[in-house]
Amino acid sequence: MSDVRVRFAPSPTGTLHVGSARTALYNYLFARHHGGVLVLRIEDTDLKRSLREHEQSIVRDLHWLGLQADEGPDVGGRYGPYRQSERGPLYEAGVQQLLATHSAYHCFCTQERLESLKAEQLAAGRMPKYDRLCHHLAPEVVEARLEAGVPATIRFLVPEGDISFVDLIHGPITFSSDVIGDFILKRTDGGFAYNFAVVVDDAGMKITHVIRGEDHITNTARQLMLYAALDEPAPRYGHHSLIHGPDGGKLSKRHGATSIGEFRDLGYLSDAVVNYLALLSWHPGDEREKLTLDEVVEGFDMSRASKSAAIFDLDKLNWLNGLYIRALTAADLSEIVRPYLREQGLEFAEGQRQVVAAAIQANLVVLEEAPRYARVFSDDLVITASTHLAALDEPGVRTALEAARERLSRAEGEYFEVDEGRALLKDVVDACAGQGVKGKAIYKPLRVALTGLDQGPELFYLIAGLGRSRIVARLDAALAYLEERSA
RNA sequence: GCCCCCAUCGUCUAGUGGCCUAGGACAUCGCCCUUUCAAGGCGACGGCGGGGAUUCGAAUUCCCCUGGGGGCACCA
Repeated sequence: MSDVRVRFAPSPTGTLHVGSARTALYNYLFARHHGGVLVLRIEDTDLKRSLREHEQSIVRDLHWLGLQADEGPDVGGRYGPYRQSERGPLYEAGVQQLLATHSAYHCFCTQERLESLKAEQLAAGRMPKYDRLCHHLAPEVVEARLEAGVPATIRFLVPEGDISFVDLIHGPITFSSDVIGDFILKRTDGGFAYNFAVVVDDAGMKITHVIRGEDHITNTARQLMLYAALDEPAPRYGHHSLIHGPDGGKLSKRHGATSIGEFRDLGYLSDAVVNYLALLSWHPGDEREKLTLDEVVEGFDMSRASKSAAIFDLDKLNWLNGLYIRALTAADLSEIVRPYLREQGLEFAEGQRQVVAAAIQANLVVLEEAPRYARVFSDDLVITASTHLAALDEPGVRTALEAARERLSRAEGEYFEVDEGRALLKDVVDACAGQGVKGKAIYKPLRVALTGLDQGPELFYLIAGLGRSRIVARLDAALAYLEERSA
């Protein structure tokens, strides 16, 4: 095992979003590809918005995707605790260290002053930046105010000079430090700021590579300064592009499903979702499109990750999902699809299930659509004397239906294998041919008689999966209808 | 406003100075298969944002412009 250690650090303020899922995936891929370790860290420094149930749903979604971490609050590890809310003493020690080395100072400025300062600077066309008023306070003054209980924050004293690093995806990036104001390390409420907590955690957890979204790119400068001030070795950074909605803007709810849980509920397969997410701004170097997680791990290389933002393309995800659904065996599909059918009140018999699954397999884009296609096989189906029944008004139809009834009613058993269905259909067609009836007097009328619809599964699936008694009943009903018409 | 990142078909992308008449996939359209719908097969449509510079030669290198995105918090 190499010494590569990466982390996925979601904040539990909501469910797992596709964007975060991709960050998790990239970390997972990087870790596995290099034989390293993936740690899951919960960034719940914002107690007000962080919920334990969100943490649990994130962990569950990660598992569903197959992206298990090697260390984390759910599995433990040597570098815990893995929740920021439980790491307070570590942050406090860090702050004390920075205070002792004069890399940090207390600040007593009120929110009001900070806000007006910011407004002033913005109006003057400058970048908002703290003016270091409190940095110039005499030590006795600071001591006295602290003693008196004046609310204080602790700020980092941003050092002079440019700060640059080589991003794993973007290459060299440089920031001028005078564009960065003295940021807060510890809030008046005693909580620690994200940029600081992250550094203490990444250093403490021996993270070697930080792989995250591009929205963190400017944070990197701050974090690098902190590593230097803390005298800790800095990790390497890789910032992947963000996912946008079809309109080019930030991906949001108005673009449809955006959380992993929603995709799962709609009936996307985890393999398809992972495959799609991997392909979004990454490619294997050849022309493969359908890849297993292991194959992606094998070929994964940060330098092949695209620098530009990718638009979430539901059409392509749908295509991939269909591909994965079609790759399933009928037995597996029939089980996977069961809850979706049951939800719509569709329950199929033992011998029926697999035929039904096989019959609808090619139609499915998403599992949620299963009931719509499977309904013809159930008693839910109501055949009315609609326009479709007009298809029965063809010469020879009566003969065909009678032949079908005759042949099918004496078949052995209730449900049949697909191949038996095929053979049965052939028998019927042959029988019809024997009586001079063929072609359009058979296929469509038979379909309409059996389903009341002019489209649906292949006839042999219908014969195999409908059930002999249902077939006979529906045929009888159609025959009765014909009787009525001719009377 | 300031800082940072990005820029090839509608979308995801290949492309690292001549193999490019810019390749693949999704979507779209057409044909084939199929006595239905799909699936599948074949094909078509469709792109290097603009301007300079370097070079014998630029999608590929450099500069400017434009456009898009991100950041500038006592959020993460």
